[in-house]
Amino acid sequence: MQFEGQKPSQYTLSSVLRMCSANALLTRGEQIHSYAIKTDLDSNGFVNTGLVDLYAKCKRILEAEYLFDMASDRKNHVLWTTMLSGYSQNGYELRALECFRDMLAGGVESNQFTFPSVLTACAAVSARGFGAQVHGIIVRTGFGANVFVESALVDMYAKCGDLNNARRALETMEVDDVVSWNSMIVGCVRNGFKEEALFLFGKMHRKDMEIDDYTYPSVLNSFASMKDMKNAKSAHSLIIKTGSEGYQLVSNALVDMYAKWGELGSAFQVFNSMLNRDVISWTSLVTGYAHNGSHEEALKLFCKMRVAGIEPDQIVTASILSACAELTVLKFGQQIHANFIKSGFPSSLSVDNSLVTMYAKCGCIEDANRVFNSIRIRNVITWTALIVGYAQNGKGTHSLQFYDEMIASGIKPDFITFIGLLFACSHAGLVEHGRKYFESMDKVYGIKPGPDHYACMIDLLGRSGKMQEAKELVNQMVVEPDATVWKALLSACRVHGDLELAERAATTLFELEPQNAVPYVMLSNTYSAAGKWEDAARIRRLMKSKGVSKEPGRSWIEMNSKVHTFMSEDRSHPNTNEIYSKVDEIMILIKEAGYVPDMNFALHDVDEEGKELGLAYHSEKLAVAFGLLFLPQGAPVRIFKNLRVCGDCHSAMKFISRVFHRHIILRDSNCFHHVREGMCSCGDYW
DNA sequence: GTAGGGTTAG
Repeated sequence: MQFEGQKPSQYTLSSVLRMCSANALLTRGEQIHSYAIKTDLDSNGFVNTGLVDLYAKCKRILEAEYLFDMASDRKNHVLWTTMLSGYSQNGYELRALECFRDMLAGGVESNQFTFPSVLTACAAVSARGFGAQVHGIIVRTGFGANVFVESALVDMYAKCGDLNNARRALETMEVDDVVSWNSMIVGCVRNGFKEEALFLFGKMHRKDMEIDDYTYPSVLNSFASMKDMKNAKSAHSLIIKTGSEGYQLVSNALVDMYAKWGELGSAFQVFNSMLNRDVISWTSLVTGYAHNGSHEEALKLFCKMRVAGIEPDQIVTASILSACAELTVLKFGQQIHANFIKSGFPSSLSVDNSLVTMYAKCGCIEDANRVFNSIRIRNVITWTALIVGYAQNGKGTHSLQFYDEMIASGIKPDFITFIGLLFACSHAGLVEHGRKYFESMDKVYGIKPGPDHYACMIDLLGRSGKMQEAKELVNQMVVEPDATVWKALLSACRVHGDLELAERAATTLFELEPQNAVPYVMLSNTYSAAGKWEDAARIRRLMKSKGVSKEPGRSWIEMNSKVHTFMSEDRSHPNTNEIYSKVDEIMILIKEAGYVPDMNFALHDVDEEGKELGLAYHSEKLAVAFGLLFLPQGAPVRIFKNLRVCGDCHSAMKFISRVFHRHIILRDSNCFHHVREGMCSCGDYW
């Protein structure tokens, strides 16, 4: 920086610094700083304040703090305010509050610039009490009529969830200030009062107030969850009319809204029309797919995002990991994990929580545990992810231990924690524990059990043969039993052969989910197991006449990033001959070890030999043969199945694990089966 | 010389 010939004054320096601050020109500012030191102007109040502001605006809070601490004039309220704002704007909200406290203690006066900054800090950390005290000081010192101060008050109260005081602050304002109204709208949205948010938006419109580019994102956010299509579309046309579509945040919110509605076409239309697409624009689409159950599409889009050169942030990483968990694509999940570490983004609890879930859902419970242990500050979601993960992997007793640890660490369980916990009890057969936890839900934590909790309890009771109690529980339900509950009951009947109740549960399910083949198949299998072939056949015919078709059973196995899929008696794989020979070899060996084919799971319209062969070529058996043939010696065989594993295959897997000394991990539609040395983690109930 | 509001996940 050159000041040709003439020595600049303190005023010149501070105005140049101002320019640097406004544009975050750090290098330029640093040059001015050294120049100020050389000319002894750095201790001047104006220059010093300018430098503190410069470093704060360039996110160099340590430098700003150093200069602030070194300042000789400890009563300069502009300097204090600059420091306070610096803290507040850089995410050091608590330091900002301390700074304000120090100002008060040191007798430094506040002005109309100080209050908005300290209130913003209060809003960010939901410090309502502190904010209310500041409010009191504002009233006493007579700064209450400044529009910046007023809007900051509205925002503070709104963000702290005190909507009454926010409304009061807004109503006492003399002018209709768009910033204050926007704050009020955001406050309503964040506190779940979406209708009020939209009402306020309508009122702004009717009052012919200025509606700016800050207004739309929150309003669109409300529309996203309210699905008020008519008004949303008119807001969209208003956006187009006012040219606000060009603003990144507005367009992002539009993409998000359409994506949340499942209208991916409209979402893409807005997305494609955008000049710049940032990580949020992509995230909205990715989560749009994920919300609508298209996890594979979400993954594809995520890849496209990477190709487009967008670095994933914590939020999109967390959501793509959830998609990986849903799809149980371990390799992909691991890549995301690795790339995220490489990206240098600081980790976030959301990412870590998603990692715990992803690893657990992919059957890698040790990895889930490793991530869990690396998390220093855990929340209820972290613990719940681990509890559910262990339960899904057949380690229910561990889940219970983790629950105790969670309680001991002072974290309260929520609705979902109890689903995981009861699921754990049911899969570990811990009836007494289950009853105790179920009771404690409402009694201790005031959480009313929902259908999912009842379903777990019915599962638990049914599993341990307490059918009577299970039936009573259904009758006691305060909430209407849903399909999950009836499915739990039906599957208990299948194990215990309660034909009458099975028929009732299935019939209810036929009505609730007319296109679902599962209850038909389960009821038919229940009859078969009881030797009632005629009834079994009747149900199959009924299913056929209703046009309901069973999703064909498929098993797949991943090897070298390629997925090998098998159907029952499938001969399409290039290595078919080898695979079928291997199956035959397996059958001979496990029969020697005591395996007996369970004909209940065979087709009924073939002879005995045909039945046995049909069983032998079930998709999961083809997959395991493929795994034994082509996976490295000793490597665990990971098999996935779209439906529940059949009883015969389950039994065969146990024998195979013992005869071949292999860890077989079979993920079916219900849970993981870790099969080792003849034992399965599910305890033969699934 | 210093000040207020917005979109993405779980």
